[in-house]
Amino acid sequence: MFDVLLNYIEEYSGAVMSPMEVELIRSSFRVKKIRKKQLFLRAGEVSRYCGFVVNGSLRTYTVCEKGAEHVVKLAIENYWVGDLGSFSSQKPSVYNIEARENTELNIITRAEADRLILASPAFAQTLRIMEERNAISAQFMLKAYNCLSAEERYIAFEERYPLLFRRFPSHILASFIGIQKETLSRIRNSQCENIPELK
Amino acid sequence: MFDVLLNYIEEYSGAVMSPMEVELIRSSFRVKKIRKKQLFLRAGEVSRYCGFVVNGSLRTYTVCEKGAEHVVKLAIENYWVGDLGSFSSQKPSVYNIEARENTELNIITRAEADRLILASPAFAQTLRIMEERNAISAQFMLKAYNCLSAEERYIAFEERYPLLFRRFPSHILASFIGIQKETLSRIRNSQCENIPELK
DNA sequence: CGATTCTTTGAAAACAGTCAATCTGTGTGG
DNA sequence: CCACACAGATTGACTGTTTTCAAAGAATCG
Repeated sequence: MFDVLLNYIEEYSGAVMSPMEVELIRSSFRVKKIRKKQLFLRAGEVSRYCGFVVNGSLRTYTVCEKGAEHVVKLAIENYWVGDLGSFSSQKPSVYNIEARENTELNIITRAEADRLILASPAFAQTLRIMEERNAISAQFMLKAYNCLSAEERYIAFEERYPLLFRRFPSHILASFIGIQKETLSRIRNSQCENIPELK
Repeated sequence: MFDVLLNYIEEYSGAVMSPMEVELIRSSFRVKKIRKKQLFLRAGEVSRYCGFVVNGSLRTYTVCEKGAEHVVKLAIENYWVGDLGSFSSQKPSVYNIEARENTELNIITRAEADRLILASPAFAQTLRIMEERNAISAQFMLKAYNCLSAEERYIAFEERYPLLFRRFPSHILASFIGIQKETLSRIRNSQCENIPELK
């Protein structure tokens, strides 16, 4: 049930956990299954849970005033989902998080997480790494949006998130990259032109 | 010397500090003065110090491959400067931080900050708020870059950062907003057209 | 099989970027 | 005090990338 999560925490914290610590973590999480197309978090609600993806996939997106959806995060196995901002401040989130496939999560509430941070150094360390990664990811996206053209951005994102590129349909990826699905399609086709064997 | 900083910490932590805590903070920081155009942090170096702006102003920017500069943060009085990512990981930063005016800072090293976090709840709380704000700020910029046109972005940034708009020249603001200085100029002029009295 | 989801293509339009020239104001040094 | 340099702001004309709209084709699922 929680083996994937426990492995993940051991690996990322770089610590070997005592049986007690393992049990503590195990008892702090619950299993939650979400069907394809269902929401794990709805904009306007507080992000009560933070979730670790055991299997499946999800997208985090906002809806602009104009009604367009904008994907800000994609998640597959071994990713965390939840709006950390809303999770820690307990204010309403602006994000929707939707399952793209039937998904299994290990979830934890804010209160349980607070307790676990104090009790488990490995979990605390894992959270820190996760926050740092979020910050780095935001940096990457900001720079990409500002400095790169649509095509350069496509290449940069593909290089950075190869697993996601194999997993999500192109209109989702397009929104994540910040371009139109039509533009993405054209970029992909024009890329073949650069590979002689495929001509 | 450190009164502005101490006021700031009291206000943001919402705590009244004991004379001992005050003294602890006071002794952890040093005063640093930077002349206009000098760098507080150079890309490639580790962000050894985190600084609180007592007076003056600075810009944090990266240089893209193409050589263009991209401003990611502007700071005036009561802002913090330093690359938090580099500061906490002690890895080289990708940012340059340049003083736009002669500037006075209260600076602290990583080691001193770590010690102070443990010793001063008020300081620890202030840091947490600061990190949360950084995350919110990154969210705002990402959404603005993705959902808004140049003009809408201009308006959104102006509304969010009125003080910065009064303080920095327009080519710096343009880079911060993610548009060209010429475009900014045109937007500003076209705005007058919407105000009958100025016609 | 029908329905939904996803992808591709073409043509036209718009937005913003680029380049180049000019104008303004400010401050510095002779 | 003037002349000069420098940083900043504005304008016009042009260019090109990307978006938008519309339509149709391909793939997948129940």
